[in-house]
Amino acid sequence: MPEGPELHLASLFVNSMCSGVVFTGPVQRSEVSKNSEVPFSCLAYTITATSRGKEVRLTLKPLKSGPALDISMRDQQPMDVVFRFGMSGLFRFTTEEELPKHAHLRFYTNEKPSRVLSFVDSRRFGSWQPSGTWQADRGPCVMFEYQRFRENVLSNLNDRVFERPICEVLLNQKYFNGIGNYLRAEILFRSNIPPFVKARTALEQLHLMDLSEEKQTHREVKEEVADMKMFNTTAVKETDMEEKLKEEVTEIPDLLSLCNSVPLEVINMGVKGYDPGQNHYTELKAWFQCYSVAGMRSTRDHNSRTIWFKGDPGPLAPKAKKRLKNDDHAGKKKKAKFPKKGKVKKEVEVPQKQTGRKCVMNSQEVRENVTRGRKAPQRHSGRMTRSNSHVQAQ
DNA sequence: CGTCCACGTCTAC
DNA sequence: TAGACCTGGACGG
Repeated sequence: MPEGPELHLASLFVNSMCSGVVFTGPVQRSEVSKNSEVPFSCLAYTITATSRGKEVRLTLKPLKSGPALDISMRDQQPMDVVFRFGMSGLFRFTTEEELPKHAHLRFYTNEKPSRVLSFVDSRRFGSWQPSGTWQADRGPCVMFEYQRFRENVLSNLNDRVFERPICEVLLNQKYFNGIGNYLRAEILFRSNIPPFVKARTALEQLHLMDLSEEKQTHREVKEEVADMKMFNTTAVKETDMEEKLKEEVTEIPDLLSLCNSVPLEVINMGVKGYDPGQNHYTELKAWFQCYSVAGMRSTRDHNSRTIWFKGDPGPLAPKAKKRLKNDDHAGKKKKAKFPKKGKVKKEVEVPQKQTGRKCVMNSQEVRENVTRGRKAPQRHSGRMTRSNSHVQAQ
């Protein structure tokens, strides 16, 4: 499950499980791993973690202690190891006996029967770098460096990458560090921006808004709704517009604030029982409003990744692609798949309309709130579960 | 059995 | 912009 929220939950998991725990000896790498050895060995050390976008950094810190028995364990300097999770990476903390399959990097405690913090990665697309730093060309974290993230996007709209469809740019980690395939779908769904609108078109109006220090007035909101209507014909009806005008302006999130608030929602979901490998994905699936949801539409983007959406694909949608090799991300046409039985069963439906989260614009206040807020209270209003009530994508 | 699909990068024509 | 890198779950015959 690794997008920004899962990486952050992984860091919370490590800090929670390893608090007060002493590790010892060398860091062990699996035989099969192609990643580097981690040249760290110490009689007694601690592990802490932090995250940024789609990376996690572990800090291994030697404890002051008596003379080491093994010379190789002396004079060990602290070391950071920076992880990317690929498609399947996660951390687990188990006994040595219960070491999971695919535990490719392992840190052993000094306990009687050792316990082991391990980086588990069945597909091995994940990577780590000893003495690592945050990858240089990844942008600020969408979750925890929100103002810098926003600035980085809005001050670089001249970059040619913003000529690509917004759904594709949302996966560009230079600007959207932390967003992945499920988040882009959920974010665009809530913004009501068609996935294949040119990114610059979807974003440059936010730039203008940021330039004006004035609070939003209802008049401005009205104009925004009108603008939206122009580039998303399916989105806004007169009644919706009326509702928009009645809404508190501060409840209308723009695309960039959604890039912050939507991942934070996922984090807040997971924080209670945060073993990232366990119930989290089940909970996530129940939370999806668009990604892989029955009745939503899906197609391949220009990089052959599946984009889920509702309604109009937008002007830059790819024309039918030829069949290619049978491999990940190799283009194939795919229709919306339906969830296996057992999943959608008894859900009774809550009509789609409250997804009148339609407005593309927002106010300064929203940003302030979202940025500062540790919680993401704006959701939870309606259904939290996946269901086929969304049917009608057509 | 087989085929398709997956929450992500990387790098080589 | 194709692959390449991988394992494993879901589903079809």
